[in-house]
Amino acid sequence: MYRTLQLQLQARIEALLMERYEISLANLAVELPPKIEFGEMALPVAFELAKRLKKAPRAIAQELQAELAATPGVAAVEIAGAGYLNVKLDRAAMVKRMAADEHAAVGGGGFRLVEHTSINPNKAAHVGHLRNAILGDSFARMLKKDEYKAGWDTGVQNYIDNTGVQVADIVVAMTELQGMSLADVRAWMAELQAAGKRLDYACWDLYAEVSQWYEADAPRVGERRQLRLDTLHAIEAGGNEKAEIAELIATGVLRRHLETMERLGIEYDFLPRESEILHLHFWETARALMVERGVLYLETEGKNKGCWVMRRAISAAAGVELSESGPDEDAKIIVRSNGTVTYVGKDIAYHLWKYGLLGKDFGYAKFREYATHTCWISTTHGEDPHPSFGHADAIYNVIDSRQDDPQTQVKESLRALSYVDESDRYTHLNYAFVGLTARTAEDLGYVLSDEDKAKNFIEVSGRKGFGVKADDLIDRMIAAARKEVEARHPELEEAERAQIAEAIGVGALRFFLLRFTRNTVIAFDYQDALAFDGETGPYAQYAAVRAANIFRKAGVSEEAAMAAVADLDLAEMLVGDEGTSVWEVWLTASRLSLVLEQAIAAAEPAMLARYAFALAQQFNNFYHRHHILTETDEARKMLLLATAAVARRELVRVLGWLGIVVPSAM
RNA sequence: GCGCCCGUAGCUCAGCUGGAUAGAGCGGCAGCCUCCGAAGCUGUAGGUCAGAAGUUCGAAUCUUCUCGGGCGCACCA
Repeated sequence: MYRTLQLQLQARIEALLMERYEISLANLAVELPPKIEFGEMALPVAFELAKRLKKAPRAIAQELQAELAATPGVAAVEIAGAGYLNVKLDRAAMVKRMAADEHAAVGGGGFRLVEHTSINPNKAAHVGHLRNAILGDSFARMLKKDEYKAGWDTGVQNYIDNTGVQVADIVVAMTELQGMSLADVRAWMAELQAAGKRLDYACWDLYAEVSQWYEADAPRVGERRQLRLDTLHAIEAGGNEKAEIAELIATGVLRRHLETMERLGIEYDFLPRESEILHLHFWETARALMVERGVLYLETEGKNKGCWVMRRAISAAAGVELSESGPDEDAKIIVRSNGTVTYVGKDIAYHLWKYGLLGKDFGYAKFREYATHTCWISTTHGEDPHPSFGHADAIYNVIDSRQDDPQTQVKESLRALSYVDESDRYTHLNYAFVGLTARTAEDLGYVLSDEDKAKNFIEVSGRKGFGVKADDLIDRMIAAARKEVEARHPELEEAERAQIAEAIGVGALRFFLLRFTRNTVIAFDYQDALAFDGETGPYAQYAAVRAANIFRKAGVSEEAAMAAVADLDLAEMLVGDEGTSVWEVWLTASRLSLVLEQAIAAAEPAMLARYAFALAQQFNNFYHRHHILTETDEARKMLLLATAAVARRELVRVLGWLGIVVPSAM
């Protein structure tokens, strides 16, 4: 609702400036004043105009004041400080519109493809992977259609590198360290399953073991590295025993990853795999296109002689002829002199597919059934009918910021191929990695050097088998929540207690990883994550639960309270200290769609987490100050009830976008 | 060496496209459960926004430099 009025005010000012001064400004700021006494919206526009009009800001503000005051929904406009235009809204009118759930529309046309998780299917997921998946899942929820917004048609995919070196490492561990055949691997996996053991956990240890083994015997290091490469190539080629072992392990671990993520409410629509990118020859098609458009060329001299390299946008833009400038030594190698394609090359092909520019598609097979939809996986020859995901208008890749450079190269390649719009709508939703605090690292039994202790965080390492496994973390979060629930609600049924504990544990975890902005390195600490007080998920959940408790006892539904507001004479009840403290809840609640818009534009779910906390805090203040159930003035009681209802409604919505469920009790 | 990111209260972090007296949580101290559940609320102490110069009516925010920290720079994936 705030955004609706903001847009109206902006349009009004724009028209006014054009009419009076024939000026149009690039951006008209309409901000939230630092204090409620200054009103609900502040315009510093007079400062902007002072120089151009050669007038004092205050004088300009005075000229605009009266006309702005005539805007619908505005109660008064005051001039403050050196020339601020402070807008006071018609509180009663706004409350009535909000009670009717009027709000700005969020959404648009086109298909948006969000890619996240993308964990190598060779070991258990850890906290770093959780940050990725939770960021991506929350962002997809922000985009998708739901009861609040039309949103965008959105697909969620999880890229599976099932033919990479990390999977090769596990195959080496199986065949060399364990001396297993394909049949042995099958038997081993069945054994694990029967014993209720997690395959991804077993692989976690094996991966650490084989990583050490490569380097353990100095004279044989070269030989073992070669073995690793040969295994990789066998897997890429397919149609042999090692490739079958890889397929078995990768698929098994992938299933485990999906189970882990489902515990956090994270689901996928499609799982494109590298094996299909290879076998369906995506790269060959992309290569032909790149050569045809002059983006890829054979280097004939210099250090990259014999390689196919990518013509860089800078030299292309400057119109530099290749022959004149000599070899571009910094050009990115796409095809090595031995004819094999690099990772970036494959990624370019894959991204052409995402935009429907490759002229090819995957085969599709059903892989997993969720409660509301099917998750598909890529195959060479798929089932019919099937959906297709390679027709995006905008894409979001949730990938660690250590991959900023390769991501930029893929983006640049699209630009060089003159897919400029596609390149512009390519968002690398990057984020800094997750380390561990020294305290948590030591709790996990890791021995720290003095150098480590001096650092702010300790980096996790899959190769060393060092890190916090996702399932362990989720288990501990839920167990901690359960302990609290048991103490507070011994009267509840076991099933309900379990459900509440799960909502709280997951809510705390998701909030913990979302409250940091993306480029902040997180030093993960068990003690901090398990805190359920202050700026946490449970704090926000608790506010919503408290609001619900009021309605249970009041004998009035939230809907009825909202509907009743339409007939009340509110103006008197929303002024003064008491009235303003009620109004501030509505004001904060009114900013929901504005904050959502900003969070989408910045691709920053943390903005919503901050907002959820602020709204919960606002509600808790209100809850403490106004005792609703004992209020004797019926009209006022109804307004207070509606206030609790609006806070709860928007809290449930914003938490929903963060993938956090409000439990039945706390 | 080159490129990107960061430096804000004791600690962990916010601070929207420059705007009013720089905020929050945790921790500290002092209070609040005969009153809708205290996973809560109130009050209080605590900052040279790393440093310097510049642009601007106005800078934590933009520019340059210095200092300190992180990450990335393979014919690996």
